[in-house]
Amino acid sequence: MELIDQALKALAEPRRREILQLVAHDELAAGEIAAAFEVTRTAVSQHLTVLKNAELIDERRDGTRRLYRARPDGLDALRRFLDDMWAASLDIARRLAEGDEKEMRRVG
Amino acid sequence: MELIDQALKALAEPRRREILQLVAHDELAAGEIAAAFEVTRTAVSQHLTVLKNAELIDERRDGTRRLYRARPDGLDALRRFLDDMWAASLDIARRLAEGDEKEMRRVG
DNA sequence: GGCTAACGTTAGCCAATACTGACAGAGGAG
DNA sequence: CTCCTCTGTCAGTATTGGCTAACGTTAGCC
Repeated sequence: MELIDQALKALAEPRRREILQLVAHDELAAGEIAAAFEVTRTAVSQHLTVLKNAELIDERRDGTRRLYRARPDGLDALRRFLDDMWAASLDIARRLAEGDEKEMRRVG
Repeated sequence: MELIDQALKALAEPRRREILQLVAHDELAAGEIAAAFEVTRTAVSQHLTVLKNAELIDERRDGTRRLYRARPDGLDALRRFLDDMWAASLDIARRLAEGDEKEMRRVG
């Protein structure tokens, strides 16, 4: 559950979502990623650290360069988390639509 | 995309996730929700406002009480957002596993 | 060794935000 | 109308977190 927390905090920042979308389509070096934005390389590097700690991206060394790409399994963990709440909320929506159980007991 | 941003920011807070999980299983009044935590009712009320603006919960009046429950369609929007990135990251993982295209072109 | 390129790290600044306490409004019981 | 309950709102405070600038580190080239 700790990873879910870090992953959601990571995705809560628009800049990090953009970064993640970049490396979800291509494996890119830190410099290439930084060039895509108007903020400092420092800021991008910090964002990459956050994403890495949340296990949403993978890092690979190539000389002095560091290549990043999105991690499918990290995203999948979030998918399942949302799926559970989605299913539960569908369930209660159905129960309320049919008339709430307690309401049924009280009336019927 | 604006709603995705608000929804992710809303879920980034642990307390709000707990609240959402509560109202994903049962429709509860503001007071009942607040009683489940050790923070002030004020704090919980503010969290509920954030969740409502993100369209993650629905509010229903019953006398002076306000009943809240999770919104399936709000969660579904997030599910689809994650699905897209997940699919893309799977795609690049497969490409890299088979040997990167550029690498193929350079070697082969 | 000396030099450059590509990155990460640290310190400090500032805006965003989660929290508390005090107050205000709406609805039901007497 | 009065009192009480349930709840949202406002002002102020403390913490979180994203940003920049300066510095340190590693790999490759001469």
